[in-house]
Amino acid sequence: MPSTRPGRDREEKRTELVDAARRLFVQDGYDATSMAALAREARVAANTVYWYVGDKDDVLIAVLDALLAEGLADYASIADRPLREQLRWTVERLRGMRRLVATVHARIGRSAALDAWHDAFHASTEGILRAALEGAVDPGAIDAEVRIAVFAVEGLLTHELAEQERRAVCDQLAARWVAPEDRPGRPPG
Amino acid sequence: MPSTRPGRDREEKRTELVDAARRLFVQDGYDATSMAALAREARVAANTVYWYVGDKDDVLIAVLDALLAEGLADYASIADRPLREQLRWTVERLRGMRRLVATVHARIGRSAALDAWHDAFHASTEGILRAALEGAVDPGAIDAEVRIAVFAVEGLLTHELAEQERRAVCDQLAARWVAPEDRPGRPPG
DNA sequence: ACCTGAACACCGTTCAAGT
DNA sequence: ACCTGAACACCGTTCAAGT
Repeated sequence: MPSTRPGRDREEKRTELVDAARRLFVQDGYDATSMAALAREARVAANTVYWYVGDKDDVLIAVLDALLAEGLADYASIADRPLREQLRWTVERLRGMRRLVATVHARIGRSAALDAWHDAFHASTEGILRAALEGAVDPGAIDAEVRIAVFAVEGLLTHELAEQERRAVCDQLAARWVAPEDRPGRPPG
Repeated sequence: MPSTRPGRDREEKRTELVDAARRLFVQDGYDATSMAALAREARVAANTVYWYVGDKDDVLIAVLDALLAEGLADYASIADRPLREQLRWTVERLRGMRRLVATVHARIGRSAALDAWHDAFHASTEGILRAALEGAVDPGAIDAEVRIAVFAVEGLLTHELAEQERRAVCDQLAARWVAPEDRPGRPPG
């Protein structure tokens, strides 16, 4: 007897589609991945994707959800490390999906569903960062400080910098997050 | 007798095309502007654009060049104002072309010509900012500081924030650019 | 319910043909 | 040299038709 509750197979098939899309989106980018290529990767007819997921923006959102869930789960393992290291880790961790960062921003205003995802993403990640920064920066400046950090991370993803330069940006950002009395003194000379 | 030197008319026509493209790109965005729509705006056949400009990425680059030249010219008029005001001015000034910022980042790696433009843009604008920051920040941190500022400006353009929030980010950024002895004391309480 | 072949309305670009 | 109509190879999406 089938132990699968109704909808189980459908869910599985949908996951396969999204996994295929994730592979191609991360590898080749959203624009460079046609629905035909996605269907080929998943071994279905081109229009079958629409039966399981919806249009191309819905596929993108499903992929982003999967990447975000995985990223947040991974983040838990380093959430107790110093802020400077957390920042470095986040940038390197997100580098694999840097094309998608630019894609999301380019598609804002063209897909209401993606707009909503983007808003929720920022609310979620900025909430985490804000909590982490509490006590480390002036309370009145915390919102602006959070935004600067998020924008810097996004910038590090959408621009090709050397690893050393990425680290320098992270360190410079984090330099103002320690309490003044803990700051290293200026090097003499 | 024609006082136009050879190539003059061609240049004019090309400028008309680029002006039409600029109008549509700024208004509707790059992706939403088809070559057919651009040709219609300029009152030529769809394929005539290729005779004067090149492919769609070349049109984009021509538009970006025009916008950048105008922006730099406008900047000269406020270049002597305090850094905090320069930053605010830059963000508000660039807001009109915010869709194009995301477009450039999304198309990086897909057009070699656009890659080159993007590199030159950053070299130019970061050079200006670096010169302005000289003496206002620790010399060893100036590169990272410049990048943080540029990324923050780009972030303010690709995200919908209220004007008050945009100002808060600019002010928070600029807060570390004044020499420590000039910084306002913490508000009492 | 699930999947598809065929079609639709586009898209950027090319090219032979005109002037 | 300049401009075009027509075509090309795509694209995302829809839909009637199958099982």
